[in-house]
Parts: sequence; C-alpha cells; structure tokens
Amino acid sequence: MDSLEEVNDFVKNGHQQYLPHISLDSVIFGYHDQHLKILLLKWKGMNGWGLPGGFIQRREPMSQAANRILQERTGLDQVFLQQFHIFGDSPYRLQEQSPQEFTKKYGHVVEDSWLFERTLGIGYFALVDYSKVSVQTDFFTDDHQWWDVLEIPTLLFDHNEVVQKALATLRLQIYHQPIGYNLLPEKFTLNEIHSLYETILGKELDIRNFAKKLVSLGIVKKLDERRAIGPHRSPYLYQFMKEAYENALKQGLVHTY
Amino acid sequence: MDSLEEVNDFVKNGHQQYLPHISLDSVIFGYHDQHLKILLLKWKGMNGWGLPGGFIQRREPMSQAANRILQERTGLDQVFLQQFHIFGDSPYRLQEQSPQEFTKKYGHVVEDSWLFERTLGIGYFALVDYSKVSVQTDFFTDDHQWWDVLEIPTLLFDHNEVVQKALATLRLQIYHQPIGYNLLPEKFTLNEIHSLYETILGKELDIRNFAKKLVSLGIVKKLDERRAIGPHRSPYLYQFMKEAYENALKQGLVHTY
DNA sequence: AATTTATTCTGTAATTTTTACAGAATAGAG
DNA sequence: CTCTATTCTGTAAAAATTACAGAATAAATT
Repeated sequence: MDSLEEVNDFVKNGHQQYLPHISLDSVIFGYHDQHLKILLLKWKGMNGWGLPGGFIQRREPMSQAANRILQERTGLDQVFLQQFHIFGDSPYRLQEQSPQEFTKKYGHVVEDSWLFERTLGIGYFALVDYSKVSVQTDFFTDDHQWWDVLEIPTLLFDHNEVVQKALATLRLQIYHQPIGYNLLPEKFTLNEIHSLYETILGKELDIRNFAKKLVSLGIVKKLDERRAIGPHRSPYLYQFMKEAYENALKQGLVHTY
Repeated sequence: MDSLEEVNDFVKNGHQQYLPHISLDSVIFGYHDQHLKILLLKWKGMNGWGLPGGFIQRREPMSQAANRILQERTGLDQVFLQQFHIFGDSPYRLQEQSPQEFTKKYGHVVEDSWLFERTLGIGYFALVDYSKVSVQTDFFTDDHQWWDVLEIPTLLFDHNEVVQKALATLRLQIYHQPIGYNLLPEKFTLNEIHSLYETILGKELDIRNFAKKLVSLGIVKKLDERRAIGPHRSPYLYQFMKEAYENALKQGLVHTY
C-alpha cells in the first residue's frame, strides 16, 4: 500500500475487504546482543512509536491474518506466533477516533471511515530470529527500530499495556513454550541462553545450576565447536534437542530452570 | 428480550447497539457433588446444546460486557471471570450463517441481518458457586442444564472446541489463579477440595500429601466445625485463608500441590 | 452395649530436586 | 611470557516431593 490512491481506497472502502472493529496488534520479540527487544514503528505524522498491526480479511482465518501481517512486515514465515489477549477496555479502545485528527495527520480529506470506529485489538506475540528480519514500512509508517524491552518509550494508543501483557505472558509461558528455540539462532552459547532466560524472567539464575539442568534434561547438546570471542576463552556452542525440549515443556519445566 | 417485537428489532437493528462480527462465549464452571460442570443452554428450534453468550455494546468496555452477560444469565455478580482465547479459525467462524436456516428455526422472515455475518468469538470462563446460580432463559433458548465436563455432548457451532480450550486453560492456570476459592463454597471438606483438584487436573493426587501441602502453606485453615455425613466419621470443615492463598499463587504453587 | 461399615485422618522415611557456592582453565592481546 | 577477561565445572547442604497404611470414628444395626 504505497500510492495515495490505494491509501484513500483503504480508508474509504477497507471495511469491504476487512472486518471492522477488530485489529491485530503484533508484539514481535527478538533477541540480540544479550537484550530482549521488540520491533516498533514510527507512525507518520504522529509523534511517537507504536506496534505493527493490521486487519483480518472478511473470509480469512484469524491466525492466517496474523501470519500474513507478520510476513508482510518482517518477511518472516513460519515463526512462533501466538495470540495472548484481546484488548477492549482501555479509553482508547472505547473512543472513536476523530476524523479531523486523522485528516490533519495524513493530509487527506476523509469524512467518515471504518477506521474511526471503535476497535478491539487482538494481541499476538511473535518470537523471531532477530538477524533474519527485514522490515518493510508502508504509507502509514516511516521508520522502524528494535527497542530493548526495558526501555520502551511511551507508545501510541494503549500499546504500552499490550507490550506489558505480552511480556507477562512470555514470562508465564516460559516453562511451557519453546521460547528459547524460537528466539535463539540454531547454535548459541550457554551464556546466550542463560541471559535470555534471565532477561525474560527479570531475575538472576545461577549459571552453574542452569547449565546443569538444561544438560541433565537433555534439552541442549554441547557441540564440538566453539566461537572465537577475542582474547578470552572460547565458549562452546550448543544446540537444542527439539524432541527432548518439547517433551520437557509438556510436563512444564520447573521453576529454577 | 422476550417479546417477538423485541427479538425482531434485535435481529434487524442490533448492530446499531452492538458491535457486529464479535460475540462473547461464556464457559461457566460450577462444582457440585464431586463433579466439575458447565452450564449449557438448549437453543430453541435447534437440535442441540450450546454455550451462553452475547454481544458487546458499542460503547461498553469488553470486560463489562462479559460481566453483564453473565449477570443477565445467572444472576451472579462479582465472580471470577476471565477471557481465555479468541476463536476465529473454525469453519463455523468463517462461514456466514444462512438467513433461510435462521428463518426456519425461529419462524421469522428475515432477509438480512448482522447476525448472519462472520463473527469472532471471545471466550470467557467463569468460576461460580454452583448453588447460587439461577438461570434465565430467553427467546432463543428454552432449556438449560449443568453438564459434567467429562460428558459434554456434541455442541452447536465450534463450542466443543471452546469448552476444551477453557478446560485446558483452567488446568494450566490452576497454580496461578484462585480456582478453589471461586469454585467452592465458603466452607468445604478436605475431600471436596481434593477431588476438585483431581477433577481439573485429570489425575490422582495423594490426599495425605495434598492436605499436608495446603496446610503447610497456610492456604486453608481447619475449622472447629464438622459436617454430619450419615453413619461415618464426620469430616472437619476448612476455609481458605485468602491472603496466604493469593501470596502462594503469585509464586505459583508447585506441581504436586 | 457391642459390632459393623464406610469414611476420615494422620506420620515417617526414602528419594529427588533445588540451592549455594568459587577456583581452575584458557584464548588471544600485549 | 604475562595479563585479562571470560568460560567451565563439582560437591555438599537444604528443601521439596513422593510413597505408603493403619488407627479413629459416626451412627446404624444387631
């Protein structure tokens, strides 16, 4: 959606293609350089950042819409993607948007649009391999950036609440979902997986006990391969044992992990 | 909504009052006689049972809609009520309903209604004190019944999927949500809470270890009061210690509980 | 009053899991 | 060869979980 014509058509007639009153909001998590990050977009003409999102086509399964939106935005397919909450209580969600505001922001003359009506937001979160993402912007957005989850700025609409809920869900599900498998590259060091878990849980985990547990459960395998990290001892690389990992998750990994 | 006139108006013009394309579906859990049950409604003119539900008013917070719908149906207020999933993928959710079918069922002549359009279902589950519910039927439903969760019949639409997901969520959250507190009456026997947990988890728990743990965590308190149960030893009654219970839940009760 | 029946109630020991804790090894730069 | 920053690994104490069964008792019956 790049041309002005397309955008105008979307604003005026999008409800013929998409379900009105419902949006999908995506919290896309990536992990890089020992930091858990999410992808935010800068909305053109608005003074702030927000989550990527989109709408459900009238005859499209909801989960397919979520995948499509993610794919269009990041180029990624077949990543971990899960709905986690629907937002329908915040003042923003209750209030209709003002056409005047919209017109001012985007320089169009619109009188009436399905986009100004009350909208519930279905929150999805994605776990992606940071290095594989290539972000597309569109007419409504003119910049993008990965933000450390500990340093998220004030976001548009109720998106701060959405991010916090996504993080809380991630924390709750860490023992039941293959989070490490999806956020880390295929080969990783003990240090990397350890600090990923520390970041998500927001607390320290003794690395000796952590490693012992991972290995004793057979979740990861030490490879015969190391990474050069400058003038220090080279760490071994590890790899997930997918089957053992999934079995362990079914039981629910216990707390200290 | 009882009179034919009201119903006709709802079918024709309900979308002026309610958000179209979105319904709330409630899985109402109660516990009675050592069995976990859910409340189902018999839909008039349709050969089967389904979940209670309703719609969100245009300017009504979503959670308030869920409470209102529960209150209208059961008379209950201030009970545990939580959204757990959004259903938007099943064939039923994708397909529009046929006006002909509807007309046949309800004997009206309707050509076109917001009710026939594609609808996403927001699943909520409620935990209620079985003994306090008094069910209201309405124009669309002519019977109601509590069904043992192990004996749910084939339901209308995708409601079997909704029920299964609610149960799975209950199971996952049993260590993080005050489930016992909401499903049991104020005073209960050890046996009752024990078999409630066995029922939800679908497995046996050694009652000696179970009781030991509950008491050692200070979650329940033994009262100086017993219940007469005929020609057998009279069990003591217990009561939740709400504060200790909530503290324990914050940590997450561990697996054997 | 004793017996019977069905249910409640409780304790200990073995096992497993979790926690706490720090010093030796080493890659490469200087 | 030395230095620095980082990786790597083991053991013992504490806590939690599991396994397991016989004594107590309410009240109906004899």
